[in-house]
Amino acid sequence: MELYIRPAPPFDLDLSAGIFSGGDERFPVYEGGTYRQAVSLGKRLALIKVRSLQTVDDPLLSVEVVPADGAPDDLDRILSSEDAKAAKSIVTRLFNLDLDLLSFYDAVKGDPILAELSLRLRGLRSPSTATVFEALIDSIIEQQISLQAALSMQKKLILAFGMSMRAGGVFRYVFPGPRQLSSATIDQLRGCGLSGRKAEYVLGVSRLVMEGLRENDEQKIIEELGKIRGVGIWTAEMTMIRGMQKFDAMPADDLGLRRAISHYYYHSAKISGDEARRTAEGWKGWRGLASFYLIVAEMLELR
DNA sequence: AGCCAGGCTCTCG
DNA sequence: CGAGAGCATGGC
Repeated sequence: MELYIRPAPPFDLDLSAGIFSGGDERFPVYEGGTYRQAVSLGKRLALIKVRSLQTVDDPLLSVEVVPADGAPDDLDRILSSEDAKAAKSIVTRLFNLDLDLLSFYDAVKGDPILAELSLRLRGLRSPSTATVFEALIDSIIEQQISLQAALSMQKKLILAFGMSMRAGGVFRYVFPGPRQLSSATIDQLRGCGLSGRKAEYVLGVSRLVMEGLRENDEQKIIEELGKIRGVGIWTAEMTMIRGMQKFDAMPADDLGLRRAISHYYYHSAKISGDEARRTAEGWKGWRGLASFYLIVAEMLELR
């Protein structure tokens, strides 16, 4: 089944999916202009393949929805219109296709550095996780340690607890939900490389009901998330920007972000979280997305 | 080898 | 209260 989505322009798939390149097919991957990820459509798992058909300023996406290999009978291979709807909404969420980037560019046009970077990175959107829960778990795992170390643990966690489907001859995994992780043991989680402490956090979070967080304002969410054991300001902000479409949420104390801000605004002199916050005052409304632009720009070694 | 890396909690003084 | 220890893996 093939669907089409018209993102709010501009949208650059190559730029936005670039961080998923070079990969292991069992996890979300971007390769040769196609983004692939196994997702849950509610009732069933499917592989989605996303590619760009037109241009950055007149974007059109093709979304191919592929059922599992060797489904027991033909009925299982037929995708319903509900499946199509679910796939569309998931892809829209994964790449934030509804986001009005032009408003962002307009908001930061007075900042010479971001104005320049918005031209260079035109069409870049920050990716979102499939669920808020995934953003929360990922962020907890990423606390304190290097991204490389965190990634290795996240992969082990997905392989140990996520559901999988075989498509194109490869078993592809979906990030585990709260139900799957809440029945894990501390030792199993430690087996994925988590510290005993983080294993407890993950179990605790999984046992909480996540409903109701989404509709609150950002300050409220920080307060609610902050009550969860193992979730501080940094983790709450990371969860909001990656999982809740809160594009003003900015993890100002984050080391990588402070490096990026210091590179572009302070000639690479080390800065504190509060200095990062002050620098970001002019980006109000879009501080998280602006931060993402700076981090990507630094990764791509722009300027 | 040893230290640091996109934090957080718990324990002391 | 503020400061300090401890935690896990991967990279340098």
